[in-house]
Amino acid sequence: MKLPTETFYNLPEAKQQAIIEAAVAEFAASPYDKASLSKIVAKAGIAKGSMYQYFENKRELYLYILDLAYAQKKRFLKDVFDQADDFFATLKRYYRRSYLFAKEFPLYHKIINHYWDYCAEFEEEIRTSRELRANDFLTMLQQAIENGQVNPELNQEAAFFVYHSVGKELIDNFIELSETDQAQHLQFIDAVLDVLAEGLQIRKE
Amino acid sequence: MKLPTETFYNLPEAKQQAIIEAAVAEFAASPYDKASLSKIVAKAGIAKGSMYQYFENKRELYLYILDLAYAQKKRFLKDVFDQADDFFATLKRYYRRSYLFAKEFPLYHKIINHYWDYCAEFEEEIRTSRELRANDFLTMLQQAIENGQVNPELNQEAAFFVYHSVGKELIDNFIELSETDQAQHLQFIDAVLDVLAEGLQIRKE
DNA sequence: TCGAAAGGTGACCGGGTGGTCACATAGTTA
DNA sequence: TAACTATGTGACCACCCGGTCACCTTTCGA
Repeated sequence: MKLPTETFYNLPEAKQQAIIEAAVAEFAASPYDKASLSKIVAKAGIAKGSMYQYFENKRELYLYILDLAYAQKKRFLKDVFDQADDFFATLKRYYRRSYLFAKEFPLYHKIINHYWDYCAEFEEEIRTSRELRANDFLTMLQQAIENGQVNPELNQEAAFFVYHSVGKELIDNFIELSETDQAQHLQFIDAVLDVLAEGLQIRKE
Repeated sequence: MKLPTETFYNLPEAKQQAIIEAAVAEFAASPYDKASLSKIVAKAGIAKGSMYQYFENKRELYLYILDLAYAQKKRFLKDVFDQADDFFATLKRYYRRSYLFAKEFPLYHKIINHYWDYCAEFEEEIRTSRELRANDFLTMLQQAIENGQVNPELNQEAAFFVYHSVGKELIDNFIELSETDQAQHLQFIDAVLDVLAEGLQIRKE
C-alpha cells in the first residue's frame, strides 16, 4: 500500500495542496532519513495525528511524494525517446531535457536525487529501478549497434555502467544551477556526452 | 585541531587499538551522520566521558579515523603513478589497485566511500579534495596529450568529469565483492576503462 | 605517607525522532 | 434534538542522539 487513505482525498483541495507542498519542501531539503515529519506537519498547519489518518506512516507519505515527482518528470521527458533514430542525439536530448526539468521543478529534482543517493531504506527499490534503466539502455544500445552507430566490440555492461555513472553525477550537479549560464550548462552536457561517444584515446585514421 | 589529545597517546596500546577498532567499525557501517558515539564507546568498553578526554568531539574522532583510512590507502597506492608514461595503463593500474585496497581493507574502503557520498557536514572539504583530484588529473591529461596518446580536441573539464563520475561509482561498487570472482571484477574494470578510452561511437577508418 | 594532579565514569541534560491515543469537534442521519 | 460516525488534535510515549560534569579512582612526586 503506497496510497494515501480515502480521508486524504476527501480533504478540500487547498488542504491537500498545503500538505503536499510542505512534504515536498521537506523531502527536497533533506533525504528521507533526515527529513522530519514533525516539521512537515508544522509547515502544513495540521496536527501530527491527522497525518496518520492520511498516510500509514512516514514511508508511505514519502513514496507518495516521490511518485508525484517521478510522474512530473516522466511527463516532462515523455517525447525524448519518440524519434530514437540517432542514439547519440537521443542521449543528448535526454540529458538536456533532464537539465531543463531540474530548472523548472527544482524541488522534484532534489527529491529524485536524494532518492538515488544510496539509502539503506530503499536499497531494493533502487536496485530494481537500476535494472529497468539498464534494460532500456541496452535495448537502445543494441539498436544503435545494428544501425552501425555504435562499436559492436565494446562490453555492453561496461557501456551501461559508464552512462549510468556519468548521468547520475551530471544530474546531481544540476543543483548548482544559476539563471544566467543555462547555455553554458547545456554546452557542458554536450561536451561530456561527446567524451563518452568519442573516447579519450586519439584516433589514428 | 584534528589530533587526539595527549591523553589518548598515553593510553596503553591495546586500549588505543580497541577504541580505534570500535570507531572504524562504526564509521564503516554508517556514514558520519548516522554513526553513533554511544555505540562506539560501548563497543570499545569505555565510558562516554573518557572519549571526550581523547577527542574534542565526534567530528574530531571521525577526522582522525578518516585520516587513518586515507593514510593506509595512500600507502597502498603509492607506486601507482611512478611510471606515468602510459596514460591509459596508469588509470587501469589505479583502479585495479583501488579494487585490491577495497578487498584488503574493506572497512577503510567503506569509510572513505561514506565520506565521498555528499554530506553537508563536510561539503567544503570534499569540494577542495575534488579540486585537488581535478588538478592531478588535468596535469596527467596534459602530458598524455603532449605524448600524443589523448585526443587534444576534447573538452578537458568534461573529460575529468567523466573519469571522476565513473571512478566514484566503480569504487562504490567494490562493496559487493565476492571472494571468487576477483578476476572477473578486474576484467570489468578494464572493460569500463576501455569504454572511456575508445568511446562508444564506431570508428570509421 | 600524603596530597595534588591526571584519568575514568555514567547519570544526566536538552533536544530530536516516528508514532499513538484518549479525547474534542464537526457532520450526518433518524 | 439525539445519537452516531468520521475527522482533528496535541500531549505523550519510548527511544535515540552528542555532550557535560560532579564525583570517584589511580598515579606519582615530594
